[in-house]
Amino acid sequence: MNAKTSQGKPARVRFAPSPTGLTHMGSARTALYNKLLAEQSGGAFILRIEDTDQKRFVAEAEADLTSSLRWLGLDWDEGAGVGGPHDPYYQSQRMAIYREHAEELVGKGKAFYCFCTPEELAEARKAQQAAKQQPHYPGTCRDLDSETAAQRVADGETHVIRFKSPKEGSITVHDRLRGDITVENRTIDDKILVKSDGHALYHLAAMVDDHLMEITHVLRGEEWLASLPLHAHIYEAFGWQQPEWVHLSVFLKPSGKGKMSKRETAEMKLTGQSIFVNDLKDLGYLPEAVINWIVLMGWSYDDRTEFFTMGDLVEKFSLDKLNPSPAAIDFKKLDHFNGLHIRALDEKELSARLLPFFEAAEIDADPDLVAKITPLIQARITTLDDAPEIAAFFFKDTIEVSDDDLIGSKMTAAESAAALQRAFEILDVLPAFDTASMKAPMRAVADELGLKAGQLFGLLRNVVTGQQVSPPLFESMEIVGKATVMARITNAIQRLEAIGS
RNA sequence: GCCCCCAUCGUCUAGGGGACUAGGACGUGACCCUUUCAAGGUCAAGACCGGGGUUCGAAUCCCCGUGGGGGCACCA
Repeated sequence: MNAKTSQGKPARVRFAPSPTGLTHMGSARTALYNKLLAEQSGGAFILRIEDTDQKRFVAEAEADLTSSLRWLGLDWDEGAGVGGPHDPYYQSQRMAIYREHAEELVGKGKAFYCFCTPEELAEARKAQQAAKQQPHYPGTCRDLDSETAAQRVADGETHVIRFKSPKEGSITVHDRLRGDITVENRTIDDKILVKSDGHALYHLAAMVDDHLMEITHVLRGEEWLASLPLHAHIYEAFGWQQPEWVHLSVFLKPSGKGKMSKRETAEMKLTGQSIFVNDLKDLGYLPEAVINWIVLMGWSYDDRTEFFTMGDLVEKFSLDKLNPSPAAIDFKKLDHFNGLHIRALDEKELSARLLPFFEAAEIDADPDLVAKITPLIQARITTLDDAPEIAAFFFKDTIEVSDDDLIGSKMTAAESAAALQRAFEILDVLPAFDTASMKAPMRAVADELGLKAGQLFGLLRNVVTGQQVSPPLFESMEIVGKATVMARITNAIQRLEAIGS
């Protein structure tokens, strides 16, 4: 009864979001697992847009979705925007198909026309709740004479089509992650298949499309688990073979207490964190890191390997290693993976990815200069967005140094001025203004003045970069260039002398 | 209220009867390296929700409890 798609056979899988909001990491993970399954089996990854609810439609949602997916590298083989053998891939354009299938069920006695009004149903629901019963369809039209019902429909009476769910016995469905799940049929409601506006509901549309599109594995969120028995009944009513069902665990908020709420999602942005894919991109996270992060929430490879590229995952991903328990979001771990992947990038690539972030920080960054500083900051940034801050002084004509920073650690103003003076003299006569030429002579200066290297270098760092934290001093000075470095030192000496007098 | 799912360090997880003095990672602390900050290296603290079974033996299997999560729309 359960569709047993053997490993190795090409998997046709789909990611089927509804365009009602921005794409978040939960959706991204579902899409990722689908993509991996398709990719590793030589199958197809399909993007289907479930836009049957025009009331909840959000115009920007689809563009946000496709840009998120593409940025993550989760391109689809068939579906919205790219077409394919089962066009169209927008459910709003498949109304006739659903209607036809719903009628087929009515004809088989597996579904029925229902003329109850929303008001009547609301009232019934209220009464049921008052009686502490599970809200359910009262069954008013379930056993209407089929010919008269058909006549009322033909006469244009407003109606919906409901699934005639079996009331006796039980059903056992198999989930790849959770095993067999058995429920009593009486707990399954007569769900609406086609609304009075003619649009199908998820329960019908998704089942029909998954069958027609020859989907082999349905990977979806755990929130669908409760309706799995209903879906299995619908498959059976049509006489179709079920796909392999895989219900993925949900993501919990960082505290581990419940799902992210709308309000919490908004508050999170204030702290520089977000669950939305495009926000993560703007925050300076690498798609490689985001992928690595989310793939491990609910899946693992072994007891030690955690660094994965998309290529690794296509090779190593397996449904067997999925974990059914909910996972709390940990942004610290995202930072960790981002650092790992930043360091794994080659310099040219990193440099290119850094450019937009300098631009966003309103720094007019010359690509050649960025290329030069990239190796200096590669191990020092955790997000791309950190770069403009740590490297700002490379791009400024003037830097700001406070009076306090003009004076070296455990030194007086006069000592600081003298140290800078001596450093200036040595630097000025160097055969080449580069790291290799500077290092030894500058250490000698420190010795000569009875200073620790850290004291002298720290002072120079303040004076030359305007920062207490910076990339390595001499490498930085080499890039800033002799003229600017010497000017900054001279300026500092002058200010120190003014302070002293 | 009813139905379903889940349960190992703070967090993500390995573990599928003996290899467990329960492994890895993030985070935390210490140390090393070191011109700052990172990165890197070493070490440390830190968990099997509770109770019953089954078994020679249980983190692993079963039951109950508890806790957490999801669902019960003419939303998806």
